[in-house]
Amino acid sequence: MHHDLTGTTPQMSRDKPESPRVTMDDLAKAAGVSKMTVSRALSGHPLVKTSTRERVLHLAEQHGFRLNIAARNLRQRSTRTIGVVIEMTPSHDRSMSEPYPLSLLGGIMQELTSHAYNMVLTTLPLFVASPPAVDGLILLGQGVHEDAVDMVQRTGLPYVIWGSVDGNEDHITIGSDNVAGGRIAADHLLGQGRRALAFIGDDKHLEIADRLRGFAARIDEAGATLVGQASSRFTREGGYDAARTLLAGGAVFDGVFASSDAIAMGVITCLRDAGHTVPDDVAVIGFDDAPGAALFTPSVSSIRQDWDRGGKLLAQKILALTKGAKPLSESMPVEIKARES
Amino acid sequence: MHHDLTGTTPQMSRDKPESPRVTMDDLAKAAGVSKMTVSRALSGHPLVKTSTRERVLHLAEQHGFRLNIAARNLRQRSTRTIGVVIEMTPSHDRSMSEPYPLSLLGGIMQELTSHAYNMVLTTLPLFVASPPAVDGLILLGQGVHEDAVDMVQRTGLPYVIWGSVDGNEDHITIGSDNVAGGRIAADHLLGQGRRALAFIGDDKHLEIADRLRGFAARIDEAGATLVGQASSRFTREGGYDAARTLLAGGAVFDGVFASSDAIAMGVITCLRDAGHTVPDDVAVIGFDDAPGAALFTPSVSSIRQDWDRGGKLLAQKILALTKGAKPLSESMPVEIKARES
DNA sequence: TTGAAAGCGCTAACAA
DNA sequence: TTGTTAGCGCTTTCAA
Repeated sequence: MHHDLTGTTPQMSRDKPESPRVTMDDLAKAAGVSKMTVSRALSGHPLVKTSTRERVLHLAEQHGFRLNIAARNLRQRSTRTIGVVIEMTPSHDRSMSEPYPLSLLGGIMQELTSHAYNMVLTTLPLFVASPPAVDGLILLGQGVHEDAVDMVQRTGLPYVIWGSVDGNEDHITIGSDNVAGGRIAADHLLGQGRRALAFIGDDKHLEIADRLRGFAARIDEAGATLVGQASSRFTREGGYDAARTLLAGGAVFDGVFASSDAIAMGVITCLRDAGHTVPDDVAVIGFDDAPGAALFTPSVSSIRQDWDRGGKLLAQKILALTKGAKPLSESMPVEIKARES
Repeated sequence: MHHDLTGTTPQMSRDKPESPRVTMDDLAKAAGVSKMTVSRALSGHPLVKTSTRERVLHLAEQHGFRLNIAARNLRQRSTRTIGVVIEMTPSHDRSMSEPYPLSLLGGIMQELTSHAYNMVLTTLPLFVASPPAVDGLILLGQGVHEDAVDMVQRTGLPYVIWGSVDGNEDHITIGSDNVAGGRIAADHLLGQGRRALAFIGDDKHLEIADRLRGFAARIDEAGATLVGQASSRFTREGGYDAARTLLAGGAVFDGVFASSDAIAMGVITCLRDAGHTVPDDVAVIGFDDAPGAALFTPSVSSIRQDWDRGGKLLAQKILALTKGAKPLSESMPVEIKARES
């Protein structure tokens, strides 16, 4: 008995088979077996007779069968997909200045991939307006608006956050030890004999606030002074403006901790424009060890985060969560990259 | 009549509601309406009486209902999700040297987001081993292996490619006009009086081959000479090694076209190490206008691609395809960023 | 303005 | 080794 599979699809042009939409039922009829056997054969189930499997596989190939993933997702109650919610579209040609760069996504991807999970990238507004089918979420950044966390929380999906790791175990957070990063930055400047220090960065971000906290604490311990502080966007322009504001306010400092490398470059440029030399008059240290930090003149000292590992941890924790485990928050050490600035 | 929704879910701890799994059926019973009315109310269907809608919405909120996207995807035969297949995991701290940087993904995301589509990132092996539910695919890079295209083609899904745009309309391709880029690079060097030129890059990549083609053609027209050529990975180290190979082979040149900025930096470093000055002895031009190009010393001249627009075009075309339209391939102009090198 | 029936395409569970 | 039954949770279609 012969079944004309193509005949079941009414609207198709002959040159370009519009949508063959061959289902397992079709294959089953063609092979003279049940739908179930087809399913087993295609998924490599060991109990299928080899000859049967081969016949089914051949027919599937021949008819261009492709599994309907959406159907399987529904039936299995699992999508093998994790959503990554980013705060901003990762655009602009200044990937350098992005707080959550490719490396973090890279780490996440590697780990998800090795567990045969997919990753869907989304923004918070899109996630709310048109949610993708996922088993769990990774939230990149609590940002200034902690309502991002709220929004995600109310979806009822398991989630983990990249950000500031406090003791609060309401949610699972992975992040660099920003407080330690701040202390290390202070140590670096103090070690060069700097005593009047300034901080530049937006401490409405929890992570930045942590850096400032560690920085200020260490300065205090050492008996030096935090003489100034200015908020800044994560860009060179932001750093430039912030430094100018500080100088205009009459602040006198010989060391600056900028909360990103892009900001640090802006600060350095501004200092020079104002007639100061870097690092002789003022030493500057940034954060992130961005690709450009080593290329800038002078090369920019920085605090390096292990983004790759961070991404992997995020992925591991969310996968554990979806499997019912109870992973813990984790904070990762940072390290200094001392350079000319 | 009262329905205890939570009672339908046997295994749940009281402190942390494990999986409420409230369905529309549950809401329907609780609201004393049909499943269908619940569906309509939740999706904002205009024919639902306001009071009914409000009651349903309230109950949904109260019971923490969340739509099962997988079920909807199956029923609607659409996932509102586009897959982006990248060739490599976007890792390493040298995002600078990545051929397909964040900006391209950024452009894609912006466009997809504004059409309420999601984007799932995947690699070719993962896509084959564990395909996500998508309506279409964007392939980033034909790469060296054109079998990537084959693999994708046989899934039967609509797809578009970022890469070298030839006349071939077998598949829809978006890409920069790499041939023109090569010509512009040649012009730039020739304009500085350089006559003995070299090319560094892996012309097994179709896009790189295009750049070389344009470069060589223009040189030829001008009566100058392409005196050497070496393959290279897309990294600084690759560029360094390639330049050394070229020098070791006895090639004498006063201008180099490197197929990426990272390569160009490696080349410059190598030339210096060999006692040549840049740009006096040898002028160098790169490709991509990577973030680091302007920061390097000397700053690196480069050919800029409009990745943001490229991403948007890719997204537009794939969306058009999934809607049954027949969009065309498109090649985008590039522009020169002349700097010190 | 609402509802009943049907089924999207697949696989878990059980039976043979 | 294979098949049968019964849905997964939603929306389309048609009827009221």
